[in-house]
Amino acid sequence: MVELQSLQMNSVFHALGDATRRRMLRDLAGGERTVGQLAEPFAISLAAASKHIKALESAGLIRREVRGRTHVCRLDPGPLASAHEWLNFYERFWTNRLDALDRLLREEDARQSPKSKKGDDK
Amino acid sequence: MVELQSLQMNSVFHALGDATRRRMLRDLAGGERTVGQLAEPFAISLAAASKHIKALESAGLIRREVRGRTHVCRLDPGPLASAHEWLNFYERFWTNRLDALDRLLREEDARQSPKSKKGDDK
DNA sequence: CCTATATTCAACCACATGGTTGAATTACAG
DNA sequence: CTGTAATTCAACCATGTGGTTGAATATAGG
Repeated sequence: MVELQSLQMNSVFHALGDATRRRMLRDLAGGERTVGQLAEPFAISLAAASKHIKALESAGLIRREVRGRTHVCRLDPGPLASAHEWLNFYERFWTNRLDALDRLLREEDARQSPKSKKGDDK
Repeated sequence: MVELQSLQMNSVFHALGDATRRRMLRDLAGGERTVGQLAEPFAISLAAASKHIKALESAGLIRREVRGRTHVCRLDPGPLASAHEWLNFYERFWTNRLDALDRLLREEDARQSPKSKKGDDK
């Protein structure tokens, strides 16, 4: 199971926290798209779109292949699946209401930064 | 099925994009927690923790009950389940690689802001 | 070569975020 | 009442984010 560390979780969820980027992902679900194609639906500059794409890329949500002068992007399944797994944990909690999950929580804790003060991953 | 609008999606994913808040959610999965209890694991001020909790609250991820002078927080299943559903859509795409999902995508589009320029939901 | 196309880079700006501290609020306990 | 405990509020600060514009960097095509 692909588990993201705290840092990657941050960037993945941050990337998803913007409607423009979610829309880009949605378009990419239809197949490969160039930077220009991804930018087209929005009333923003290409430079701005480029930044969004970089955010998606550095979160690992998409990958880029430079073909000549165009950059072709496509979805990368890994990280989103991990975010999904993360949420899945909580969904299990909610649907089952099992307090025995408390142990699982502590395991997840041990896997990550041992003393998770704010700023440890900055 | 509980579907979030773009604005709520933003706040939910934004709330999840911070390790401190994710940790708070995790603690809340163990049961009710007061503000002070939620703040305890972190080396931040109570005021800072209070802001984080407000972020979780306004994203609808937790609810607060004021009992005397203490504020008791608990998880609210709804929004996270919706975020989960959202990711689930993409997971289906990745695992199945069905381009027929394109139609579903357009439906989701119709449900949201029709001309989704950046800034529509600011 | 020259020129147009696709994309990024760099500098800048307004505003949001996450943190601080100190004062204000509210409620419980003598 | 008064003091203390739990929490928020307000003002402030540094940094990050999302946007802009104009120049730079390829690359493709006459």
